[in-house]
This record gives sequence, structure tokens and C-alpha cells, in this order.
Amino acid sequence: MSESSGPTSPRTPRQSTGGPAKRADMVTIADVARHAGVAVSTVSYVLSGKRAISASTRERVLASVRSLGYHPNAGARALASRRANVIALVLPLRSGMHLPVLMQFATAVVTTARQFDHDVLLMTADEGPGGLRRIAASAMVDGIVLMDVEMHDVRVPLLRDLERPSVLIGFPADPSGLTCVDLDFYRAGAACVEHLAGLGHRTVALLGAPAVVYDRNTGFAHRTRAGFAETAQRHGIAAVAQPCEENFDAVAQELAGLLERQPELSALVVHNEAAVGQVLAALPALGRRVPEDVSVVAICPDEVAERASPALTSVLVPAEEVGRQAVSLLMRKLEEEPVPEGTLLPPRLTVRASTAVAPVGPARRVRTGSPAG
Amino acid sequence: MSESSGPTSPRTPRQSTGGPAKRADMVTIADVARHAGVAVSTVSYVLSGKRAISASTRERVLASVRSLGYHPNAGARALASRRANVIALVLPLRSGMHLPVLMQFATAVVTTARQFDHDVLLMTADEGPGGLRRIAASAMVDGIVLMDVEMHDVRVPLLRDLERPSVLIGFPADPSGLTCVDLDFYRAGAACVEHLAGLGHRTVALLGAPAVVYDRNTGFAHRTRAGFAETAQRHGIAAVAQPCEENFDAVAQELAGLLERQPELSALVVHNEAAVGQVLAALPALGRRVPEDVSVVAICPDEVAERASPALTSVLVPAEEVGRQAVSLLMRKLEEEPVPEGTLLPPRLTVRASTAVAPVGPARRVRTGSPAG
DNA sequence: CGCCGGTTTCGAAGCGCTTCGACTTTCGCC
DNA sequence: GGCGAAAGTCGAAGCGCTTCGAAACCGGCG
Repeated sequence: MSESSGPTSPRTPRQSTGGPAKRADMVTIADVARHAGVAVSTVSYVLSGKRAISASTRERVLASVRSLGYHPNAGARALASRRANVIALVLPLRSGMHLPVLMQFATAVVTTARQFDHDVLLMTADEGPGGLRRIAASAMVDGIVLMDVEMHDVRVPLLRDLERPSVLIGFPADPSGLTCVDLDFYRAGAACVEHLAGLGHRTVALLGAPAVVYDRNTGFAHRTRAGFAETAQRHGIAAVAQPCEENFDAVAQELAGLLERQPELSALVVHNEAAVGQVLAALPALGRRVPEDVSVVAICPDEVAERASPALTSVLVPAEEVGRQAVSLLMRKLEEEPVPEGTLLPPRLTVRASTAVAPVGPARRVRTGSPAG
Repeated sequence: MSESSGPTSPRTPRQSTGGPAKRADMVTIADVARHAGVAVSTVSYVLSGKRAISASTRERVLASVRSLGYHPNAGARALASRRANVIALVLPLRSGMHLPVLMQFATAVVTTARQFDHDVLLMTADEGPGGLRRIAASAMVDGIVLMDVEMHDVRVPLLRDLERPSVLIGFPADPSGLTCVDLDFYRAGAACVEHLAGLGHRTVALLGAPAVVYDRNTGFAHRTRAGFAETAQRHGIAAVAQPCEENFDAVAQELAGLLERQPELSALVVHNEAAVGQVLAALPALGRRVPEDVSVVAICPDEVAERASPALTSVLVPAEEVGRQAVSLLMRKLEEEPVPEGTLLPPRLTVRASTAVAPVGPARRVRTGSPAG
């Protein structure tokens, strides 16, 4: 442990300058052309492949490119070709959306975009419609991927007649004329109920996102609830759904209330990553073992489900897949190919240790005090 | 709950086209000039403020800008001015770095950059040095902010003689010639110990990041440990430090081992966001109450500390502040102003409910079975 | 031998903006 | 009343690239 507070303390501020680009080493396409003994346009065609170039010249040009370390100037290229080779990713950064999923998603978008030779400009939703307009009008990006779209999102009308293609993550109330991708949350909610029904549960509850998310009319929360409720009804299962805050005390209190009002409750669907841990911690305190007394199904990333104890049966939120799809769709739109308006990814339920067959008979453990029976 | 599975099912794929930009409405600076009855250069000067323009002309030009909805073309501007007004943000996306902090940080970077009229290009570290070189050489960005720098980061030498300024989050082993920002983790570790020392604790333990993070020689983990260990020594406090995995069972096991080897242990410093919840869940199971039997100090975002039960005394990781600082420093470098090589942000410890004075005397509760004494 | 079609390469005209130097006015002041 | 400086505006030359039309070159055919 040979380290000290920091290699350079803030009190002895050595200064480093290193201003902006030293123009010196800006290799241009003209340099390459000269070096290879060809015309500038020939170099361009070699690099873009838009016209046939003889193998010998191509090799010569490519050799020059390598030996000079040439990288095309992005601005010039964008100006001349009217393509920036950049897409915008608009992140929500609002409460309720859970962060790790966002990151996963962002990563997938960047990675996929790179595969299509595009870069990603990061925007936050708080720039609002104005930001979108700016970025689109300035030709800074060729297209836009938008996360966390609400049912009645102010940006939707704008997108519809914006001069650049876009792909939305999530469905607004009216997705016509747009391109939307999302996990099929309706079926996700349904899948949870079906799994529980198969285990014999007759009374289940959904703990969802914080109330504010529902109020904001966020599609995925409502759709999950619908899938949950309608499937329960179809199976003749008693079901209640309620929002769920994310701090421990609120979760514990909500659970206690739930168990009081619904003593028969034998299973929980938790659609809130941040609350999952709290739920698992609170249940034992209320005298319920998981999964012996209460089964728990979560809708969350695998990572979270696996880390929990017991490991959670879960429907994963396929953030990566959604990101990949979104970018692929956008690329197709950039190529003027037609794409489907809506893409719903099917949910996948993974069974782990937190669900079991429903307790038999009237099946109700005495709560506190005397353990066992 | 009027919703169904999705407004458009994947089986009835209506198609939407909406290809790339409809060139129609590209308003150029020439259009503005014509509309305002001035020269193109005058419009440019009004917009940039680089030369004095009479109030009357300025108003006229600005009116034209508004009424035509003019937005300067980013590519053209970048080409002519040799400034893209974009900075790159390179995210790690490695295990061990915790995600929510990353997001917070990214948000701060974007927001701050916008205040300086810059946009943010998002890169992932997995493009490696080649990606940095590409983005710098293509003049796509004016500068670079790099996260999660390791002690012996391969990208560091590259950055040092890259033609664009950069700011690193975290300190490599040799930060000379660079500009680095970070929380002062050494002092953070120290602050935790001092707080505990003040409460009379004599035996403490540090639960850190997963072992892999230490192996990777990540500076912040080592520095925290150093601050922890050295401060403990100075106070004559018995201290052990150990890595900590993030799943519940591993945490519980580590804690059990710790308590067995160090029965006197009365306080824990947890420097691992993901493990914090697990620690709090595991302690009661081991017969230790927080804070009566064991005090816990965390190094984590306030959000996590507040959500826990009991609310955690913590040193917050000032992600936002770090992001802001990083961008500010980068902007100053872009202006050719000198900046300090190292900036260490002082830690701030917030006392909450998870720490208390050390149990008195030999102070060791009997563990299981008979509660109280 | 000259011409044709195909292939390969070249030259030049922008893309929309910034910026430099120069020109025109306007003022202050001796 | 005239001169110089300051203030305001203009025109034109690029920035580095793409792309279009045409030139140059190649065989092979009539």
C-alpha cells in the first residue's frame, strides 16, 4: 500500500496546458492523393467504394492512407455528403426509470451504431423538443433514438414531421407514423401471472413503479399492469396492483398493508428493480418466507435477479436487444427502407429460486411469535 | 385500463418509411442574409459576436433568423471554424464500476457541456485507443473526457500526445502531463475511520470492491483502502480490509468470517454500492443490530444511503460534481488556459442513522437464541 | 486504322460556414 | 474644415470532402 493521497495534491498545482489541436499533423485527403500519385477524387472513391477503382491503384492509395495515418475530417465529410454518420441517443434521466437498464441500453446502442459505422451523440431529455429540433436542423445527426417515451409525449408530434428519421423506445398512445420498439410488457405481465397460476397461486399482487411513473402515463408501467390484471382475470385469480416506492420503509409498509388486506396472498410480481431488494428484505420481517409462503416474480435485468437471495424468478428486460433493434431499425430508415411501425420483443421468463407451488389448503402461517407449527 | 398488448402488433406490420432528411427546409445562412438584406458575413458576425454589429442590423438579422427558423449547419461550421463544439465522453462499461454513478456522471457531463454550448459524443471504452485516435483525428470532437482510468491505462500514453485536450476521471499511476479529477478517495477512507474513531470504535473493517477491481489496479479502490488503513493506524485502531463480492450469499459469508475472526469488530466501512444492501440484510441474520452492535459507514451516492434501512451514514461519491469539474476543466483547456494537473474533490461525510457510539466495555452481545441480556 | 463501349481516373464545382482584409461611414478633435 | 481612428459592413477565399461529368485509356471489331 505505497500510495498516498494523490500523486499530485491540489495544493501544489502543477499546470498543464495542452491547448486545442496542434494543427501540424492534420493529414488531408490531398496529402494522401499526392503521396499516392492520384487525384483527390480517386482517394475518395477508394475509401467510399462508390466507383470501381483498379486493384493496383486501390492498394497504392490504401498504403498511403496507412502510412500517413489519414482519418477523414468528419465535418468536411458531413458537409459534402450530407451525412454526419452520427445518431442521437436521447436519454430520459427522470426518476422512475432505472439506471442500470439505461446504461445497458446505451451501451448496446453505441456498440450497434459502431457496427454501422456511426457514432452516438448523447442528449438528455431535459433539453426538450427544442434540443431535438436543434440537433436535427443542424444536421449534426442523421437520426434519433429516443428512450422512455410517454403516452402523450410532447416530442412525438415534433418527431413525426421532423426532417430526420427516428426510433422510439416505448410506445406513445398513438404510434402511427412512427417507429417504436419495446419489450412486450403486456405479455411480460401476463407471463408472470401464468407462471404463478401454473404453480397454483390464487391470490397475487403486483408491485409496480413508483406512483409518479404511473401518473406520468408511462406506457410500460400501464401495459404491464394490464397484462397482469387481464391474465389474472382470465385465470380467475384474485389480483391487486399497486404502485411501489423504492425506500425500505415504504416498501415494508406497503407489504404489511397488502398482507393484512389480502391474507390469502401467496405471490408477488415486482416490476421495480430498485424495490426488489427491499421486498426480499421486508418479507422475512413480516414472517413470510420466500418462496415457501410467498412466491416472488420480478421484472428486471437478469443481473439483479441473480444477485438477490433467493435468486429471483424473473422476466428480464432485454435492454441490449432493444438497443440493437432500435439502431438497426434506424439504419434501415436511413437507407430509405420501409420498417414496421411497431416492434414488440417477446418476454422470456427464467425460473429461479423465488417461486414455488402455492401453500396448500387454507395455507396461512401464523405470523409472529411461535415459529413453525 | 383500456390498453391491449400494443397499439400495433408485430403481426400486422404497417410500414412507415420516413427516410432521411427532406432537403426542402434546409435554411442556410445565405437565406438569412438575403432575408435581412445583409451580407453572409454580417449574419455570421451577429451570431458569433466576434465583431461589432450595429444594434439595428443585429435586430434585423436576429428577426430573420427566428422567422426562418435558421440553425447553423454543424458540419459546415466545424469545417470552417475548426471547432466541432462537441466533446467525447468515454464510458468504461466494465464490471465493478457501478452503473448508477456512471449515469449520474454522464448526465452531469452532458448538462455542463450544454452550458458551454457543446454536445457530447458517447464512446465506450471497448473501442480502445484506436477509437480515441479516430475520433480525435477526424476532428469530430474538440476534447475528450475519459472515465474509469486505471493505474496503468493503455490509453494514457496516447492521450498525452494526442492532438486534442482531455480530462481524466481518476488518476493513473503517473498523471504528469495530464489533467485528472476525482473524489479524494484517500481522504474519503480516512474520513470514515475518523468518524468511527470519534464514536469510540476500536476495531473496524473495510469491505471494498470485488477482488477483480483491485486486481485491475483501479486507483480509487486502492486509495480508499490506503486512507482507511493509514488513518486507522494513526488512531491506533485495529483495521482489516478485504474485497467484497456483490451477491448476497458471498457477502453474508464474508461477514460471518469477519465477525468470527474479529469478535471485537464494532464498525464497518462499505465501499461498494451494490453490496451495501446485502450487508444491511446480512447483519441482522448474524445477530448484529445496526447501529447498536455494529456501525456502518458507506461510500456511495446519497440516493443509495437514504434508501437503505437504517439510513446510512455515508461519504457520497460526488458524481455530478466530478462531471461538472471535468467539463469545466476541459473547456478551459480548449481556451488554452492553464489548468491544474490534479483536482481532488474533498469528501463530505453525512451522518445518518447507521452509526452510533461503540458498544461499551467488552461489549459483545451473545449472538443467537436468547435475545437481550 | 479508326471507332466503339467499357473501364478507370481526373478536374472542378460545390456543401454552408468562418474569417481576413478592405472598403465605407461616422465621429471626435485639432 | 479636414484628418485619423473607430465602427460597421462587405466580398472572397478557403475549410476538407463528395460527386458529377468528362477525359483518358484499353482492347477488339468492322
